[in-house]
Amino acid sequence: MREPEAAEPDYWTFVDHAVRSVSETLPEVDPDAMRLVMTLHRATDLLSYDLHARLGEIRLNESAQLSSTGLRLLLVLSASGPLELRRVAALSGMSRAAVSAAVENLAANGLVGKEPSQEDRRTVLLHLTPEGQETFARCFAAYNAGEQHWAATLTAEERGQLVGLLTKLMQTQDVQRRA
Amino acid sequence: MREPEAAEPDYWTFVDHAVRSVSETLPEVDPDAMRLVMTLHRATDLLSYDLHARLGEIRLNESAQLSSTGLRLLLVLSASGPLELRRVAALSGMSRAAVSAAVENLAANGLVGKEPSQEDRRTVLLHLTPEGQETFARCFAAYNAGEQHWAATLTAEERGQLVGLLTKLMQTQDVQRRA
DNA sequence: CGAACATTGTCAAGGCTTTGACGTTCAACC
DNA sequence: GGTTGAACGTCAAAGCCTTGACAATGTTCG
Repeated sequence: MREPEAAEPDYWTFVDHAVRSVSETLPEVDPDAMRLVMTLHRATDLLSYDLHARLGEIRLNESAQLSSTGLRLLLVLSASGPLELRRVAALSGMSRAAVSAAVENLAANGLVGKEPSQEDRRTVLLHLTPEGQETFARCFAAYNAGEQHWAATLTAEERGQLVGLLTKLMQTQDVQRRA
Repeated sequence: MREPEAAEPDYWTFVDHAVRSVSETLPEVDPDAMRLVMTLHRATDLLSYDLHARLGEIRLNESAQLSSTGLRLLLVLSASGPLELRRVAALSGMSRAAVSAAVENLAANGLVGKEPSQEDRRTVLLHLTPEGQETFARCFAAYNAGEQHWAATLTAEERGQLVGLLTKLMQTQDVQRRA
């Protein structure tokens, strides 16, 4: 994504500068809304980049690495038993095509199994193999260590507030997600 | 024309289910940290997807569309005058290669200009053309209308809190990363 | 029952990104 | 001054995701 010095002061300070500059030029722009969206984007970008980098050090086999989306799919399957591919896509927020491709990869490494459903012969049931379950446990624990590192900068109360505000922000919206 | 259907409930509800399920299975996982990161990801994903879709309806010419990153680069150049490509990359959070490719596109449409710097002949100075400035004003106003739609879900005080919490989350991390 | 329509998973095409390598240009230092 | 090292922008390769199309299967309803 960006160079190792992603935390360059400019990257974060730019939000203030941009909001000020744009709202001086364009009167119809709402500075508050702009700052909110921009801050949300930058925060998530930074966090994603860091956690992804930490995850990059986790190896599956000698040849394969567990990608960010791979871990997401494992999480979905671990949390909600065997599922049809369509459901996995909906829960993970990816398109069916993306899940299809990622599962191909995970199945080749023996982490997930695919079985044709007997009730509906169009669908495929995905489930975690014991090896997949074990791998998920190991990798997610490591991933969560990174999450804890970030979360530790806020107090428990602040974390609760942040989650609450984000949840409220989302709940009101009617968003048409991927097909 | 499709009637606005509520976001798939599963996508958002899954956070609760996953946090509960995982923390029951893996004792070393911190549920609070997991919920925080997961909520942040999902909120930003949803918001990005929606704003990107709204932006998709904005046309540059008959042939070209303004991409999400195109708008970001225009914003950087509009807010902070002419800049070297390297600086644009740092401010926008993209790699130099990505900026290079995107600028190629914008320059072909006459929105930004490239001029070799006279002080340092390795660098290229990027600047907005008058047409680029005009296009940015029009497109960003439309984009911000979407941002306002989202921001309106929260009160002014809540928006301030959210920005403050996100900023704190990041700032502390910056310090750690730089050390 | 049969016909029209919807849904599922997959494939192909295209877009966007990152990393690593390269030639060019500048900076530092003996 | 000349050599060594660094930085800039670009290119090629690879990865990941999306959309749109498709065959196969289910569903609805006249």
